[in-house]
Amino acid sequence: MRKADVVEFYRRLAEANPHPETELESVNDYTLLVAVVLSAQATDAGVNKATRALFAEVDTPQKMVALGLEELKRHIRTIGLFNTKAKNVIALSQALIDHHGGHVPADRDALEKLPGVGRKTANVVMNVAFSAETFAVDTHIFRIGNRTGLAKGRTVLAVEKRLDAVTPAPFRVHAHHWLILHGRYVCKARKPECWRCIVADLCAFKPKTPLPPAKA
DNA sequence: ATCCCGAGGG
DNA sequence: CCCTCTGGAT
Repeated sequence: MRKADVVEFYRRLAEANPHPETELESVNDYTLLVAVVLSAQATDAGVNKATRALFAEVDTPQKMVALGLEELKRHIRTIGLFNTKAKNVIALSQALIDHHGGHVPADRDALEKLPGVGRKTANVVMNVAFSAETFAVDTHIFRIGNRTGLAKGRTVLAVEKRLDAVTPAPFRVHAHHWLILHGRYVCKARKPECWRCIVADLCAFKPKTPLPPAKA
């Protein structure tokens, strides 16, 4: 994608959504971290449904360790991969107590050392909790980057580096959420709704059926 | 490359 | 039935 088109691409997403935010619910940095860990290969709506009751009782790593593995599993049973996630959340909470004074570190390398926290999760926490200019490449952003031509790459890391290289300063902080929300509601994996996409003319992807279904 | 793994939509 | 959802560890 040409530089001028990249700027126009972001400019329109920014105009349509001036203050984008995560749709994951949380009450502090710690619960945000837990919510992001739980959101792997799961919808944020599904995560919110489970964490609403959980975070009302448990909003610190100390309380999570006290809750225990089996009780945590009971809370998040409806989320995919819950067995692994429950173990990671308990271990991660203990690590925060042991090595970070019970607080979420504002450091990407420290975050990545926590159980269940990889580069993508660390980038999300850095962006949301600390307003860092990180590009967390999830399933949506990987798809949009390659589909539109904004940031192509064979791996998520390659797409992340392309985004870092092509995204102008004014858009860097919010780029993550603009792309996520665009992918979730318009540029969907199965049926991208190009007929109502505000950046369709800048996009490399040209659908065979650019018009909406007749009944819709 | 493979495993983990439930809910929601088509 | 199938695919997708803000992945990480081995």
